[in-house]
Amino acid sequence: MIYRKINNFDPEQICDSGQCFRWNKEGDGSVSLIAFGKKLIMKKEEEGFSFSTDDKEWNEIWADYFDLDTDYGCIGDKIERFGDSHLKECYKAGSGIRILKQDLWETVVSFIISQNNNIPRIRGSIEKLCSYCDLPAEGGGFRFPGPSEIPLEVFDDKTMGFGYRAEYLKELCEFTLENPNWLDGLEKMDYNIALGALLERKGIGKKVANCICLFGLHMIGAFPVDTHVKQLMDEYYPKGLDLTPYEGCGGVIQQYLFYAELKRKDKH
DNA sequence: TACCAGGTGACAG
DNA sequence: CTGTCACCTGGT
Repeated sequence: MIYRKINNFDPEQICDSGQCFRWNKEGDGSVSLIAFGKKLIMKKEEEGFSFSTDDKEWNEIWADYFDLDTDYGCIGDKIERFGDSHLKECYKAGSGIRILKQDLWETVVSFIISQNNNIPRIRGSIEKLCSYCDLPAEGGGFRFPGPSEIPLEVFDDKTMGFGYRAEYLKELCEFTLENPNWLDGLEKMDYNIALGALLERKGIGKKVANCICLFGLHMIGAFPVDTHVKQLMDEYYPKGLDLTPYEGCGGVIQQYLFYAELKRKDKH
């Protein structure tokens, strides 16, 4: 167990921010997650948080995963200086959100499943896939299977709840096995090139591609527009939102807007 | 029962 | 190039 004090970090907010599907709020107030083959449990303490790991693993995996090199307070300052009142409110509500550096393969698969789908079902499908593949994660639960670790017949299994996305996933697995370097290749591309390469895959459209850029490739300028974001943009920014002050980190702004909108709808 | 959910591909026009 | 529509499936 280690303890850390981190600015702009709130596990519950990240859990609800829509970027990850394998984080869970536990009954005792802790938040658990499985990533990179390991389970991590986080709990709020008097000062900062406790993490079920050690210094070595923290430095090797989690510090990067939580994007600790990025100063989100700096983005908050820009919002204070240049933002409108609504954006300031959103930042106030979700200032603990960080853009995780998630595994690319897991991100691609997860967001293909997410299309035209609801959150409980998305999470259920992903957990069923992990449990079907039966690869234990360190610390409990199942780790996310790599492309070569998924038996293709899982996509014929109706109990997974993939629906029509199953054929997209199957094609994606086959393509990735035939082109083992394509994911690594994406990491080296500029945003527009990566976006284009993603759009060539069946089942990846503009929204999912942008989610993959933002959450899997850490291109934090990407600004995915889903139904919620479209709705809130129409409502609060009918003339458009100028992202110029936040050049290169529009995705962070998207997260603040999205999260605040989600919380606002929760209250109704 | 019908409709929706963090979209997309196929196809008109 | 922009607009429309069916689509797996579990939940209300």
